[in-house]
Amino acid sequence: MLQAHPGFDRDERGSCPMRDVLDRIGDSWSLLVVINLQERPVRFNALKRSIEGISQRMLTVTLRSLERDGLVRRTVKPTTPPEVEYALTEVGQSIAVPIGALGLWAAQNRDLLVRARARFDAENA
Amino acid sequence: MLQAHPGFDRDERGSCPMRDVLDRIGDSWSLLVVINLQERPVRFNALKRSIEGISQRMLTVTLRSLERDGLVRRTVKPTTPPEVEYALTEVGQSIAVPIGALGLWAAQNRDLLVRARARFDAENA
DNA sequence: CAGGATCCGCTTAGATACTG
DNA sequence: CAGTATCTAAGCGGATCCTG
Repeated sequence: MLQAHPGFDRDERGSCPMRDVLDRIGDSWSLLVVINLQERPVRFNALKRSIEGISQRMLTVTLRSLERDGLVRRTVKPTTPPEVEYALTEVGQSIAVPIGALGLWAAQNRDLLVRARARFDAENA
Repeated sequence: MLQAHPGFDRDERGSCPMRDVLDRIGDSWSLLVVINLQERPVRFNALKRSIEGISQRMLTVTLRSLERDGLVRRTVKPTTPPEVEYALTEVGQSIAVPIGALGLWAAQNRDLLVRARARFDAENA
């Protein structure tokens, strides 16, 4: 079990890496932000437009959190008006890979989930 | 972009599959539950013991949600005391793969995140 | 343009007590 | 053993207003 799931069991320091990482990027928006930065650096408002439903506040908070963890780099060009660009760091790029796999799964299996949910709700009416 | 990230852009029905799936399995506990069921079926209290920090209530809620989406199957043996076993369905097994990749990433990069965070906090003191 | 600050409602989730 | 039910504190996040 330990070798099979290195990310999920408690380690020698008594905490679980998966739990740890989930607490950081497991929120509603971090994954979507990472994906939207994967191809190229993006500016604040462009990012906001590309992530449907995110508020200004949550985008700011999420970006700050990702920057804090070293997944995103923030670059300010001191022009007027200011131009702020967000880009993935190397570590950020590396997590984009497993996240992409999850996204692919989501695209392929969403209909299955929707149908399963409808059936469950019908049976427990 | 559409071909590159099939799970993240809005589809023809106007919603984003990734957003959709995140709303289901993107909470704090679902991923950990899926992982703990990957190897074999597990009973309720055994599951509770293996997931550090989860409350009885949250385990119940999470399992019900996963069952609703067809990722987990619940089997009751009508003995006394009752014996309830939870197992991944085939779909559940399939999502365990990308989740496992994410867990592996977590194990390999946690220290990096911890250090990056410490540095960030030091710089913004 | 890219945010910071504040206010506040609503959900989330922990604690506790009870049950077949 | 495997839950259900209820209560409640905390915090997450939206809306709004303001700034360099």
